[in-house]
Amino acid sequence: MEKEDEPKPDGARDKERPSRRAEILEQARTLFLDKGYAGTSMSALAKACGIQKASLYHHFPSKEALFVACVTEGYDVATRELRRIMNDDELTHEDRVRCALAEIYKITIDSHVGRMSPLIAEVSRQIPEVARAFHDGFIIQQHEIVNAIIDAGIKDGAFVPQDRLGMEHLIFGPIVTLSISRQMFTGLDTLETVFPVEQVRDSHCDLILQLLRKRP
Amino acid sequence: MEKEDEPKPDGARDKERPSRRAEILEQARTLFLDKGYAGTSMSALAKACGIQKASLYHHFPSKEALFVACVTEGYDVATRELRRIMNDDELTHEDRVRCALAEIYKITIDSHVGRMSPLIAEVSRQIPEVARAFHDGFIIQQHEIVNAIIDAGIKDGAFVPQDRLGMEHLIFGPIVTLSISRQMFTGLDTLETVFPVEQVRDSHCDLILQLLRKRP
DNA sequence: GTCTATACAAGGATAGAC
DNA sequence: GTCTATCCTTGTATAGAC
Repeated sequence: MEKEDEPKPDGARDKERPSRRAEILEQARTLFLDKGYAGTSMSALAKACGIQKASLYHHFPSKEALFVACVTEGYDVATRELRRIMNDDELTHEDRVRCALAEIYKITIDSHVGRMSPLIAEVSRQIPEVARAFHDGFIIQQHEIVNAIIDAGIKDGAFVPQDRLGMEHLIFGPIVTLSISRQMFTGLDTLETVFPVEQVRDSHCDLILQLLRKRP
Repeated sequence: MEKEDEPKPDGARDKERPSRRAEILEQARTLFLDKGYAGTSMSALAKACGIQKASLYHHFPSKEALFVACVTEGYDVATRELRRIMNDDELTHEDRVRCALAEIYKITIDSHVGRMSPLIAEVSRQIPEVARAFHDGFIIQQHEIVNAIIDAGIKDGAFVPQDRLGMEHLIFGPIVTLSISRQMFTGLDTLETVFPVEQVRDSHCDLILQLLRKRP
């Protein structure tokens, strides 16, 4: 159990060109998302990168280490915009909810990180550390930001308090499920009618705000 | 002594002895859910069944066919209770929603069929027919039943109409996500505090009914 | 850092005895 | 219907030349 990670790039200076390692990770993420962990071979990854299989082992000591790197890197970038929205004092509380939801839809459906749930489920027993990293580094971050946005609205009297746990699941549940459904049912002709992103998002947002708004 | 010439039940409707084939499917479902499709080998399955690998091929022509059988069989049983609730005229509309939600939580979190989403996502591109079967035979069935329950409530003036697509996602989203989260984060010590089934279910149900109930 | 070549295990699937 | 034995492919990973 020895860690053999490359030194992390602190700034712009690199003792090693980021190109190759970064490209391997990029291709790996795409393949893992498409074929699953066990379904992705190092040969297929090498071919996707245009190099030989053995060369992969110069950058990563094992397939498992490579996968861990895929899953644990890049969370900060994913939630950066969300943090900005949370602190944007020029937005009303309702608009902050709308913008945050739109951003979470974007992250969860479009980004590699957001689409990793089925992948994590596949390997969670085999490589428990990826579940922990995904949970602490990604899931919890998002939940905390959304909670902060709602708390601010309650504090200012714009929102009515609701059960916290239920609201979290009501907000994130439909988004995660939509993302996974779209992965499950890629290729079905009914995909865009049963799982259309914009339409679900807008309707979802309206219903959430119905619950948060003060009523006479 | 080992002759299994069972006295065939007259006029019975058993197309085939359930014993061996059924046991293989049962073990396969457990292994596929635990290790994924590519991560489950025919050798491991044979060992779990206590037979030799070659014997599996007497019952199923290939691993893929075996998997398809795992995914396509058993939907009727899963949604039977849900159908009963829909038609139970002794329940109020609110109670029908409560019972239906409780049943969907049970199906989605406890049953093999309900926990298959990550698995379907893994193989959907490789074996498209399983996605179709899962969608038509399971997902759509549940949605239609829930829609019927809500429609009945609207018709009787107990519920206020809400956007249909949004409500579907608001109802199923948190349940599916909870199921997958519990699969992803099995083993995390915070599992029961962040993803507790009963608590989420009750809170979820209350919020849904807030949206459906008529307000002054 | 990347290559060719290779070690060695495990994968899916088949043949044929019983 | 289950077994043993086997085929061939693919898997991860390593050795060593350049």
